[in-house]
Amino acid sequence: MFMARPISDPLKKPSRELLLEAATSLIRMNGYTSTTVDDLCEKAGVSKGTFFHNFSSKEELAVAAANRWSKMTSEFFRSAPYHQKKDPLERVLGYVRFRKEILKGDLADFTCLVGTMIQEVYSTHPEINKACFDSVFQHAENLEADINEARKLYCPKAKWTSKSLALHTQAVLQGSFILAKASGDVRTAAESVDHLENYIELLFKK
Amino acid sequence: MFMARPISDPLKKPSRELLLEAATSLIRMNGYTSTTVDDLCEKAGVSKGTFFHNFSSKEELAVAAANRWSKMTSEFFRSAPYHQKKDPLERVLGYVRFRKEILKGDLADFTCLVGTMIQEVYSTHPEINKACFDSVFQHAENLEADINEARKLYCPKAKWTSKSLALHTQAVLQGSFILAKASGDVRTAAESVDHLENYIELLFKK
DNA sequence: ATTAATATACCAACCAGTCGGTTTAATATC
DNA sequence: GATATTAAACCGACTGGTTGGTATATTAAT
Repeated sequence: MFMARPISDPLKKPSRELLLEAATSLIRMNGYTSTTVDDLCEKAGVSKGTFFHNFSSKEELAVAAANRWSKMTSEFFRSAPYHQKKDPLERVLGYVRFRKEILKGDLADFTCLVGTMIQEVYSTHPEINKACFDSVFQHAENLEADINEARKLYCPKAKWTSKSLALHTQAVLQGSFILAKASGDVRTAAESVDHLENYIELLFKK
Repeated sequence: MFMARPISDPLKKPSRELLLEAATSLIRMNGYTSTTVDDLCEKAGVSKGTFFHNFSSKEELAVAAANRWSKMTSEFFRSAPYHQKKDPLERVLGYVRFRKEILKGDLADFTCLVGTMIQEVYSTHPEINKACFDSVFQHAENLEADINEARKLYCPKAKWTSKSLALHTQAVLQGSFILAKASGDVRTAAESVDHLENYIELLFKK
């Protein structure tokens, strides 16, 4: 006997969500190209028919996963404790310290989905690249707002721009992930973020 | 008529070298997984038989390409003008400024081969990952020596270690490449390296 | 003559995507 | 309240093309 659809269970997540979760996990571990549609289906516990019912192509899934990543991370950082601070400089430093704190456990648990994908797709999959670009640069813009407030407050005559510093933090984080992957050691990443924190403190030192 | 091998030409590079050059170029552009053996053969102007005569597998080629990358880059930076300076701090700052200067032209011309590969292979191809790790961390060790001299000379009591700062520079560079790929804009990378230069100047300021 | 380098044809496994059909659930009809 | 209709979700076998790698033959160099 054959059951095309499991018995209705309100607790069970929809297949689309299961596939996006599988994509996030597998792509963070193995990259976009070497993650196959079959891998994704198996991880999500879903058939290939379901995959292509929800996404017209593997590329479209990657775009959807990147967009979901944007939503989840912006929600995650917006609700983080440091984000409540009154002093904008405390929010900026709180962000950096928070990013350091969450460097724990398995590599695929703190690594960036979109940063991982960019390397593979920037020249071959413009749609995926666009979604990844949006994710990183919008995240940086959120940070830029806090940096700009702090800059106006503490060092309005500084030579550097808030935007360039916000992007610099992202570069440090993305780069530290690469070093962590290469060495298999989280501490490598944490020490780089320490330098970033130190830099920002020096920039705002009176 | 059929020529299995072209007439000997002392000017022509050996096939092995042609394949390694092709690998460097193609992997920097499209990543390891989506670069196929056929692509490599076509780019190198060589047949598949030649490929597997020179390398036992695609993986072995990647390892060889990473090792070749180590040699070429260490040679490149050792012979760069900044490396002649007497003052170790000038060598360190010269390195950073030099890295900024060479951020020109096409992305695949200044991007890092091993940094690109790490993201894809760290969990699936330990041998490639090891070669990439060696490349990045040995390069950092060269820089670490200069940083350490400068540190002894100008700020022996500093809290940070020479090693962590050397690795931080690599993180910034790797991360800036990701931002450049995402945005398609070299300036994004250059501005991040500017911040790195500024940081090092602040660290060594009396 | 032996060996190193090269070429082409070929293979089995794999991959993204298709297809025909089943099941469930909601709505319309009686 | 029972039944017919419809749409959405789902399944897994299949397909055409691709991929890493092999087999075998040919030529160049020593």
